[in-house]
Amino acid sequence: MLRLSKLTDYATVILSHIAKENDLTHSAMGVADATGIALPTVSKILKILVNAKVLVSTRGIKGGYALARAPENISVADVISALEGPIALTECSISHEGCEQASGCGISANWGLINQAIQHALEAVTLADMIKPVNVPQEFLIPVSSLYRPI
Amino acid sequence: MLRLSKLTDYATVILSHIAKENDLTHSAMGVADATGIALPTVSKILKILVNAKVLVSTRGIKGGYALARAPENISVADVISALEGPIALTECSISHEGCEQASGCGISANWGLINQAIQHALEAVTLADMIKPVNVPQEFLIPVSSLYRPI
DNA sequence: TAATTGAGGACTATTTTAGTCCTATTTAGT
DNA sequence: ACTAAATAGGACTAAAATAGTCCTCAATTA
Repeated sequence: MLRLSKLTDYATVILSHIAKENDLTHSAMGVADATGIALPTVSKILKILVNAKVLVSTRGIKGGYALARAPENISVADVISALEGPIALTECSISHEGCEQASGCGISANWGLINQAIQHALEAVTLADMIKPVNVPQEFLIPVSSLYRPI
Repeated sequence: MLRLSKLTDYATVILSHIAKENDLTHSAMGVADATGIALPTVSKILKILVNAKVLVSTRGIKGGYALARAPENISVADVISALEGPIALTECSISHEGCEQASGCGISANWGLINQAIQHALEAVTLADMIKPVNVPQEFLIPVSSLYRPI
């Protein structure tokens, strides 16, 4: 289904919640209450996001989490790669070991292009966008096919 | 990692192989030999692709598989949705049951837009493209962010 | 009618993912 | 100092999805 993991899905919900009150620091428990996601899971996700430098944390009795930068500068791609690693649809986009297709695999380069297209799409959408209401788009053009012009 | 399943990956390899010799019919065993993928697995994938109407099959002693239409008319999106179902990054893009986020989830609509962007990117690339050598793109613009204009 | 090939489904094993819990460490307040 | 509240980090378990195999039936051609 080409789907994200549940944790990534949760992460966007959690980050949206935090972004809406960007001036406060949010404790794991507070986030769990507000989102309805179980505390241990929330905690796990928050830690991952700190490691990925999407959030910053402060310890101690008045501690908590906050965005590491403005919502406009946190992309959906950032969130996805934090939770799931590099955005790569196929294994061979990452490493080629053991891949010896008989007919010389020109496919991998093509997957590279597709990956790029998706990566760019995900980088173009930020947390700031996610917490805004949506408009119906008037134009919706993705000129990927033009990349494949005859040589 | 936002990755496709191995079966989908295999499917593109298999289809590329068939597309390169589009005039012949290919037996499961022949495909297995040519691609190095185990026969039962190849067989499973071929059957799925027939059900999805990407391939057509003929039974009997001279039977085998062939593309259901020209390589130009089979998109990567077709292959992915055949193997993995509808292209939807998040659960709530498909159904909303049980999703009661406290703060009223405006996120789902945004995911819808992202899904569309990716869907279009994947529809723009065909099997014919995949078996062609790749060019380095000169332009690579995806105007997704323009969809999020202020209301 | 025998040989070859696909259809369909059941089943098992493996891997990945989700989720929980425990033990440090840090900080603020008293 | 001490205590309470909060994060850090990792280990562990359980559940679900995926991959892979196998068996029986149906169709076609020589």
